[in-house]
Amino acid sequence: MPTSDAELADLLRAAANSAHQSLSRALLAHGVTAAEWSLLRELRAAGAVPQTRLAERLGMTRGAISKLVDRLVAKRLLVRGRGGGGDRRVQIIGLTGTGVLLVPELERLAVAAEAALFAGLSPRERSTFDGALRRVAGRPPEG
Amino acid sequence: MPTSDAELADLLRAAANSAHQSLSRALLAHGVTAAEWSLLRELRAAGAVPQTRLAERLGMTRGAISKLVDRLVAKRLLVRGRGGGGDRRVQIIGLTGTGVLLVPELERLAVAAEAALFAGLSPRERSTFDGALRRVAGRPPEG
DNA sequence: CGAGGTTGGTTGACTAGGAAACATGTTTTG
DNA sequence: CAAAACATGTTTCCTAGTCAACCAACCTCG
Repeated sequence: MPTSDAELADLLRAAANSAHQSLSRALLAHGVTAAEWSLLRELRAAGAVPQTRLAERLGMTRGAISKLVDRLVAKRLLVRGRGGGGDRRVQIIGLTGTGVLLVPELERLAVAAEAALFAGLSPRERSTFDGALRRVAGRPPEG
Repeated sequence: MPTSDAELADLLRAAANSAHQSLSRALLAHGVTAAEWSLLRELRAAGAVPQTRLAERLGMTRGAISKLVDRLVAKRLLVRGRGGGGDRRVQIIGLTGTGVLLVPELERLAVAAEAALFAGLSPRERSTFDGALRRVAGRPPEG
């Protein structure tokens, strides 16, 4: 029995940590944190989105997103604006010009960092790994 | 391509989060957090250990361990004591009577919680998953 | 021996995030 | 339509980490 059940949570944390650090290092030169990058990526993939949607997608609370957006606005990568939907509660956020320019560069760095991280895994392992993560994370395989 | 490389770090975080929450809920009734449980388990597995060793094993800084130990001492589950090795810097920490009684109960809860979490995976998947996690975490397969 | 580096642990300043209360706007319903 | 329920986002307080400076004890080797 190489690993007892009781250790897997720790192992998961360690792996997540490792990935996080690797990503952070890669993004450091551009002054963007891993969490900020996650939000930027999600934003680009989804276009204009209310913050509540981002909170769900990123697995954070609305409060955390609010602060994260604050930071990105302070860094001039995001702007808040009125939602086009007429609902005046929603704060649609969008990339600034700088943001639009920066995201692809960050994408490049992030992909490289993570490819390196997962390089030791065969495609088959990768697939199993991915599926297992999704199940544990309680996320639908697609969506 | 179901998942781009760039999303795996987030997925890992989500999975770790999910495991953490599940574990936290299970331990809640005993007033012990997931981090505290990790330390207690490590401690029981290893006997008397200097805190630096624990920090390495748990992937935290010494500072974090110091505070974690503070909390467990405050909860009367741990005591600090002089190391038997004659090195008067090391603070060997040990379980109190209460701690010794509590740990097996926590073990039971933790194992149950994590078994539930990983229930959807076949033994084969589990094995691959475990191996992949170790690699990503940068931990030796046996250690 | 003793000066300088090293290791174990603690502390303080700081940070990111969660929980919950809140303000504001929207929807539902009586 | 008014009131109650609900949703969005912000803010406050709290927790649990990191980082870096620090103290104390140990070790090395001139």
